[in-house]
Amino acid sequence: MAGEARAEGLGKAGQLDFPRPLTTVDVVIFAILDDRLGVLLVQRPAGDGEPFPLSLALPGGFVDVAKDRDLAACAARKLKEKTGVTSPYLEQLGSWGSAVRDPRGWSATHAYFALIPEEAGVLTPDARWFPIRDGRLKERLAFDHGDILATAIQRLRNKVEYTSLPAYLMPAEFTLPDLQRVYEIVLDRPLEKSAFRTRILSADMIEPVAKMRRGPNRPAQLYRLKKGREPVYFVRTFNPPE
Amino acid sequence: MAGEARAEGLGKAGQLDFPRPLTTVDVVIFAILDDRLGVLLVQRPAGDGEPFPLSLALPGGFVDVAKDRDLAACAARKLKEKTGVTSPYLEQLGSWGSAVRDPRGWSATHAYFALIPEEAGVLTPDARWFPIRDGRLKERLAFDHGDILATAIQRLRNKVEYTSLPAYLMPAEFTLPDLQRVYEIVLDRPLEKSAFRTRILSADMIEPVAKMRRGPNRPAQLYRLKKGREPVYFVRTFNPPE
DNA sequence: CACACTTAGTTGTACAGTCCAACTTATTTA
DNA sequence: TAAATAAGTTGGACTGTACAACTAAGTGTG
Repeated sequence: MAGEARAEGLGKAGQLDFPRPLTTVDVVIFAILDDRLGVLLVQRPAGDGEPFPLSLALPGGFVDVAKDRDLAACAARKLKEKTGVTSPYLEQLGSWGSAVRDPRGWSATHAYFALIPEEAGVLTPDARWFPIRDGRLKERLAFDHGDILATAIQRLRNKVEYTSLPAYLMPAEFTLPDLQRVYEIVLDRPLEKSAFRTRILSADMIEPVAKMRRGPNRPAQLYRLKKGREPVYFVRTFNPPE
Repeated sequence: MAGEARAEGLGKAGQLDFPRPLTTVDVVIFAILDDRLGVLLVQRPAGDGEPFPLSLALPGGFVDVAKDRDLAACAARKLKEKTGVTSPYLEQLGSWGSAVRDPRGWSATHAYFALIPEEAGVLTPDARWFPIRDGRLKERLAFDHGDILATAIQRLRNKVEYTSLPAYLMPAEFTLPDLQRVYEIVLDRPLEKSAFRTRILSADMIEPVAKMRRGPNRPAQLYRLKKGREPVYFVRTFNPPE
């Protein structure tokens, strides 16, 4: 059943004449939707010989040795194809490779995770957002994509404790309570308002714009991300649950 | 020059009939030697068609689809082949893949990093320890192994700020000043004795053995790692350099 | 055999940043 | 004008590091 790949070899040395694993890239794309953390999933094709036909899966696919200069470019290409987003937060998550994860043979995938603002999404028709509840996705995924997603959620939660990553989930302009809400959504626990504000404001990562968000009560200052900012690392975590 | 690999295809679908990248695994193996952080390197073979003949490189090589169940097993196998160590701290570092990193063609490597106690090393003759000075290796490495090593050093330093990783570099029994010294070697800066002791002792990661290390002055309590301990994450970093 | 020397280990004050709770402020709506 | 609500501030308690001085337990030397 499994397709085997053999190199043509190198003449005298001939050391490349052995089976090669399949090489893919998958992308875990997060955004905040409807006051929830969401992940973008696609449906697998139904063609003959396709593994996991019609199952849900992470967007991804084979590395195209003609098109992709490197792995990050491949991940960026797949992100752009599905969402139209070109300059998000894109970080390598890890790689998963084994003899059994793909019925077509030994395969290894390089997983990335991306954070984009909800608004940025101009999705292709095959892609849909799915909510993460209680730190988990309800749906089952193709391949080992469930493991990959679980790792991505864990990494995101972990980093949110001590970095400014949620800033990349925000629209262009946002208030401090907005940002705190996003932290709370990802961590799934409430945070202290005053400690949160002190931490964020002293990190020099956002700047106020000359506008307020108006609502049915006291207006809130609008901020935007400072340009070209790397993620900020804080020297403490928020106080962990216990 | 580059070898190309094509799958045999899958009959009707035929979707696997395209070139596959080479797949390798490399391992960055750290230990403390002679009061310095050291990394284990091997010399590339000199055969015909071999890239970077006789250059220094990280231990690693092609995934063997017959022998290796998964990537971690492949990394553990390579670690064992070079050092004889079987149960070290082994963590995935990331993956590097591009069209140009290997002259034999599009290739992707899955990099791991390992921490082992100095004493554990029963090395194969082709492997040697090299010191890391000022956070860098003096020697040039084959492929993009210099980048991979730099990333590994950075990751190690970063994690040492807030985890118990250096414990895996220690021999079976060690004193608290020994452990502090290893932290200081990796971070390349002095740490506060009392804060260090408080942190480590309250982390419940080590336990005293009924022995003292005797020397030319006051004896020091010997400790060992508690069994089956995962690395510990502290809620604060040590105070950063500036 | 006292005493200097060295390293192990402790103690106490200062300080930084979070936790917690109460407070003030700015706006809408009844 | 008062109630309601969310934004934003203030202050004391608590936790853990920074810094520095201290005590403890050995060896080596005159």
